[in-house]
Amino acid sequence: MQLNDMLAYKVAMLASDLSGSLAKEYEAYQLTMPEWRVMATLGACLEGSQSKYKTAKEIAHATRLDKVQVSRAIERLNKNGAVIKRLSKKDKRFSLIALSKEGKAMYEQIIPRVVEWQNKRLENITDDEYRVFLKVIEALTP
Amino acid sequence: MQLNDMLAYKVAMLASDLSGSLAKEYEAYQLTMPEWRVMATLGACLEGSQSKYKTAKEIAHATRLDKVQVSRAIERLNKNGAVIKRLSKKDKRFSLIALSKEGKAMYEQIIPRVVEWQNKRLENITDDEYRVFLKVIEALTP
DNA sequence: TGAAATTAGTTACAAATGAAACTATATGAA
DNA sequence: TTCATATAGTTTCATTTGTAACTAATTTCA
Repeated sequence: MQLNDMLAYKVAMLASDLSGSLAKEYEAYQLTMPEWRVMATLGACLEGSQSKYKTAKEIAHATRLDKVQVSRAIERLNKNGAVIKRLSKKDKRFSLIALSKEGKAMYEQIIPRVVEWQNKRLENITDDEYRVFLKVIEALTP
Repeated sequence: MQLNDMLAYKVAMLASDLSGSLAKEYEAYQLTMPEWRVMATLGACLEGSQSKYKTAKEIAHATRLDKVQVSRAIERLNKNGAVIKRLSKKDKRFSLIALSKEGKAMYEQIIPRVVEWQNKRLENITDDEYRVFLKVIEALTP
């Protein structure tokens, strides 16, 4: 059995390649991966009817980053003005985070680049193949 | 667009889950992931007709680890007696690495566990689906 | 109540990582 | 031959990362 035949290795290689390649799209905005994921989470929730505020805990859950990484990402984004942060009045342990005006503008510049990047990556793959791919990912994730 | 819809994110999640889960199989042998990959590479080459020795450079290429990581993994494996290492006589810059008797025994204990782990992971996936999955991975990797 | 346990988020510290400098060897052109 | 360049692998050092300890706020239940 070669390393190349191993599922975990194959997927790790793909993940590292995709991450690295996608990173180029948001690194242009001086964002690290955790920072981008936080922004993506905050940006996505602007679209629905839900509150634009999320707690660090909710962000950690959505991004699957641990709370330390989220805390650091928020700290930097806040320092750079991309997000705003205030304490919840109901429970002062929680801080409520949202994209600032500037953060939202940045998010709206990045999202089309990400979509385009993704479409380009998928251009040689048929819809059926992609559907099966997603289904297998689903099945492999417990 | 939710983070969950993003290809790179999905694959990164899957990779991290698979790696973590597989790691349990070789961590029982006090191996780190780079160490396991080095051993897997050395073990696989025992089966063919090729030399059982590989240079650090070849190992780095096969595992996609960088040379520093490979150097450190080899150092530890060597210290623990799992691999042997000698200088190439033709070119003393190269060191030739192979599994020791003990290393080979360890490799042969781990491989069936890895195979079983992988089969279990794939048990809800049909051969056809898996074929498509691998094809898509192939197509996504440049 | 009020002391013990829980929770959100931050800080501090230690381990892992990776880029760049370094050592030793080999190659190649002048 | 000799000096510049290239290569394999190691070491150094600064950054990143994650774990565990911590602070502040809240909840629980005796």
